[in-house]
Amino acid sequence: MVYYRSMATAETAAAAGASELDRVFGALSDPTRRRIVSRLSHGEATLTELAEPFDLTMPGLSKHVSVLEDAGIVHKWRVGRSRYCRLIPERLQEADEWIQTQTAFWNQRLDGLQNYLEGEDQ
Amino acid sequence: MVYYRSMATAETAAAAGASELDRVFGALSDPTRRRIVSRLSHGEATLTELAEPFDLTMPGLSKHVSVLEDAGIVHKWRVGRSRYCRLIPERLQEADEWIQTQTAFWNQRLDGLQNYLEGEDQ
DNA sequence: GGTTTAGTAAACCATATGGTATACTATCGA
DNA sequence: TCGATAGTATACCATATGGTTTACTAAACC
Repeated sequence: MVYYRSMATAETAAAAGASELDRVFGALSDPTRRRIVSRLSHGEATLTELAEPFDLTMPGLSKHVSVLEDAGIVHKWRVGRSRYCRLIPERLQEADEWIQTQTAFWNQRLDGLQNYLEGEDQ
Repeated sequence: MVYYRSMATAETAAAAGASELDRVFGALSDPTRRRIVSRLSHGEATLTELAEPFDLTMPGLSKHVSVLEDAGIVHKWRVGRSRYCRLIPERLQEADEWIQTQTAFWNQRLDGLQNYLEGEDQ
């Protein structure tokens, strides 16, 4: 089941120099943007709906959403004069996998160390 | 069907300064620091060992490691005139869990939508 | 003791970031 | 058509960031 395609934002963002993971982690490093992601994880929303819980001007909110869009975390489209947003989980999952890979290596190494200390490795 | 409610979750805890997740995600948003984490996921290293693959001055490398340290991702200690670093996986796993929570909510919602479309929900 | 090695501290620079205000475009409703 | 609504564009500001160079401290080696 395909929920979206094409991702025009990924191309424009790639031209800007920073890598995909740079932008994803960078986007998540701001608490306002994490709250936006949290909100969107529960369903689509317009920009004004997103702005509501924040003490932020519309241009400010709009810029945050653009950062999420450039990171490929959020897809935005137009309905009348409103802009709707929804989450794109794939990029988030790539970031997730990167972290898991690192911690897996580390834990594997610790397991090896423990085996060694227990003499099971010799 | 209600897709979300309120979301005053962990944000109240992050009242002052940069929160833990801010620093963890911010630390991972730089490619040099991700390479350092990758290196450390395979085992401890001194700062000079860490610096070796990079085209970076020592002060530059040292500052990157400090960022990882402030984020709680890396522990640093002294042996003679060397500084050793090792990974602290716990903070990384917290970041991991945050992402998983968001994508889980989203996928859950999509499952609900699919059930609805297949008529299993009525 | 003197020199090299490992790293930190401080000052500095260019650019990025998060925020604002103001002006603008486009759509909806009366 | 006219005004309100939804959002973008642009310009601007203060601070943060990634990087440098130049000192400096502390341990190791001869």
